[in-house]
Amino acid sequence: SCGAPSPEKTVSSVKSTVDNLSAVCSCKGVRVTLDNNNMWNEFYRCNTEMILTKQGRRMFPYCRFRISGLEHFQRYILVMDINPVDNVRYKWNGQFWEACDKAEPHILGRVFIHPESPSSGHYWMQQPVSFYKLKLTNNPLDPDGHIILHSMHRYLPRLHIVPADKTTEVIQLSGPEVMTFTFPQTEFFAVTAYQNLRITQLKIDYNPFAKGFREEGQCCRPSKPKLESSSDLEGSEAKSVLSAIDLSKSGTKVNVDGVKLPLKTLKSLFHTNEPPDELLDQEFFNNKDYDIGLMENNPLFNTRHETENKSSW
DNA sequence: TCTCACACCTTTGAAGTGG
DNA sequence: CCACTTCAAAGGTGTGAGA
Repeated sequence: SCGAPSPEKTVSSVKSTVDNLSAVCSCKGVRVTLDNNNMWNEFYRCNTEMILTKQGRRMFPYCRFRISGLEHFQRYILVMDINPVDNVRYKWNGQFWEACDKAEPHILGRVFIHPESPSSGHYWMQQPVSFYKLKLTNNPLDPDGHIILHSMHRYLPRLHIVPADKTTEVIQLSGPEVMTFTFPQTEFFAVTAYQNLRITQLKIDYNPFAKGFREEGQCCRPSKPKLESSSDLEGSEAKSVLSAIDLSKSGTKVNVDGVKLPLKTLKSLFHTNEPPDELLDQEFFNNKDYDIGLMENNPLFNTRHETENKSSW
């Protein structure tokens, strides 16, 4: 799998603006592409921050992958977890991040299982896979199964692809059959309030839920450079037609660094009252590469948002 | 550094409408 | 029935004051 970036004691507030980090990570013949790579890179250059709240906060940007190289009829479980990048606690000095202390111990055992899991390789490969429902919390006693992180620490998300229909009841994410993928540009600082104003502005610019804070109209803010790829847009969703798979029959457990959790329990923790059909991203439909065929194939395609958002995104 | 109420926004899905 | 529209509720945002 791809390597993590080397930890630095101080983190420049502005990284190189020349090149994007690679959108591709391969493992055992399986190729995973970070679909919204341009947006991740734009945030990464300013040192991405993700808000932690007691009740759980979504990530923005969130992780969205395109996968190829899976066996079509093999079933897989897709799992995300978030690991510390280093053993350091940071502080924001008004200009950049700097190391200030030893890290709090990482809280193990919390992962996010993609709600479509398990599904066939064919299924995972036919459209981008989004993890926008993953939530982060700073509540060590969080009852909702969200991923628990420490504020002012630095983290890197990981994607694990786990072959599913083995007879074994316990899956070890460090096991030999598990494929793990990381993308350095998805690294972030966990915070309870934004530190860097540039990050706040990027969130406001790109997250549709923060539209209320944008300065629209004639004057005001200088127009920012727009992301070149429409596939980087994210936030809105449309329904797709997917088959429901009853996870509760599998009885599979997930072993996260020694903590074994029944898959059934995790599923109910993370996705209570979720319909089996998953939601895909708006920009997925906006992307011309996907428009061909997808609209024909998907009777639930909803054009309402497309026209509405194209201008402002 | 963290939490909370808040205004503002998007998303969702039920109800309504017309063919 | 189906496709489409309308509308209100639910829920995702950053803010800013206060702890």
